[in-house]
Amino acid sequence: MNRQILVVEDEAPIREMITFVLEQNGFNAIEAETIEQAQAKIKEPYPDLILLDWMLPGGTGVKLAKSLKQNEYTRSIPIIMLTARADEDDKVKGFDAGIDDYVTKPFSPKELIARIKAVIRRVAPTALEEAIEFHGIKLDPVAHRVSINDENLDLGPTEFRLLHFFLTHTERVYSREQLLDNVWGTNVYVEDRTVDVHIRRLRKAISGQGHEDFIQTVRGSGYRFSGKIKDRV
Amino acid sequence: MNRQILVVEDEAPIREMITFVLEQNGFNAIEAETIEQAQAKIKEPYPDLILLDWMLPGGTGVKLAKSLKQNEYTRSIPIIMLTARADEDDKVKGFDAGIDDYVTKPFSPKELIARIKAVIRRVAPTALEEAIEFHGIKLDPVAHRVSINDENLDLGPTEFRLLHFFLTHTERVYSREQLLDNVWGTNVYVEDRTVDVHIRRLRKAISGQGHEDFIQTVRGSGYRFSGKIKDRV
DNA sequence: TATTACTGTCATGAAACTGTCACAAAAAGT
DNA sequence: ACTTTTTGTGACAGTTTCATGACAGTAATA
Repeated sequence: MNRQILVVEDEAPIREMITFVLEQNGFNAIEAETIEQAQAKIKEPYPDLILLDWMLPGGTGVKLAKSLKQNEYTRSIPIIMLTARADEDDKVKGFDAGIDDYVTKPFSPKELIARIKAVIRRVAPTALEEAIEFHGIKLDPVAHRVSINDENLDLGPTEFRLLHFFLTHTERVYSREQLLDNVWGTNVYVEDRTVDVHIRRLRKAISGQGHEDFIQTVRGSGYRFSGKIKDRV
Repeated sequence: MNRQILVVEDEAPIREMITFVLEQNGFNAIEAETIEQAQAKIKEPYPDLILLDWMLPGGTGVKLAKSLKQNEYTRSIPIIMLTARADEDDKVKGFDAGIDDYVTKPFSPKELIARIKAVIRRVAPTALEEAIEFHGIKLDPVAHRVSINDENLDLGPTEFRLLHFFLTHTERVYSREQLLDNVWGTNVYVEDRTVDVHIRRLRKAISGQGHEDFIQTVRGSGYRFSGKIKDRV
């Protein structure tokens, strides 16, 4: 699952260039021209990082940064500010808003990629590198290994990613589409119902002894991964 | 409640193909060949989304997009542009006019549908995500869970929406029609009395031990969700 | 190249959910 | 007390949604 990076930049050539560089380096770029567009595109598949231009029509990037940092769900998304001036004041303003790093235009692709990787490494080791444990289920992203009650089990790639996603997003219903976006990738065209099949495969794999079904079907809405006992009737 | 999609495309074969694909996927297609036709057909039942061809007789699609975005009532209708060229200039012009997304011809049906769904998902905000508590009733829209006095209970989709509506609109009488509008959706043809049945189902579900009947019947007017002891009339 | 693993899609049957009805019960009106 | 209007309820059939097994195409591996 490639990292999603949201590029907020109003000047088309620069935006295109950045997107190109990102995709050459294995990232997944989402483009936004304005603050409004950015806000719209942030939802659903939350990006792993945001590249935010300093000067934007309709308000400075700092504005957007601040509002993101105030939202529980977007607060943890790292932000790298793109600025044309290495102005000291701007930096201060940016850091107030919780900016994670700066890249001053013009910049080399190498520099950009290096900064991005540095920030991701710094910010998201927990999110993507660290082993997760949940009610006896252990998942180690590095070793790519899963166990339930210390009993190893092997999953196919998709089931692994699906479980990983669920383990990091428990107690919340996700529609089939949201799961597709998050587990399969944003612009993959796959049938909704395919999710069902993979849910089934995952269920089968983790349905060892008596323990509850962690994956709960919420009819008409999607699926939920939960440690709580299934709703009583 | 099918989505209405207006297809503005002058070439009949393409238009018909699109319509076909849309209807296969549960959308409701309205066809228009020219900008004038489109403008005429937009009124009344405002479409939920517009598929707009780039090259149209009598002006480019951007023209139409711009005029739509200037009208208070049509401004919020998302637009997906169909373009034969992945031309940079076109894209920029389109975004100026507030285009929500692009699909470059030729496109696969899957891609088209995926884009449409993505845009609709992005535009239609996912209600309030905040959990509600009212006299021991907890409803969590995110987890899609309901509990009374910490005891989980299972509701069907309609009962869930109905309860959600009531919890966000307590102490106030709603007619059956108002409930239909708010819970079922605006242009749904359903008998008034159907509300009664769902009220009954919801009552049954939340009628645990002794606690009052939260849903009160107001004879001749409708229903009220209230935490107060039922008024003697 | 042969074999194996993995994916996405489909067909099918089961289960859940919905909207309506018909009739009972309750309230309001005469 | 009797009639009329409105609401409560149980039943039911049609529809929608979901679980599941099968299958064929593709990618990975030996």
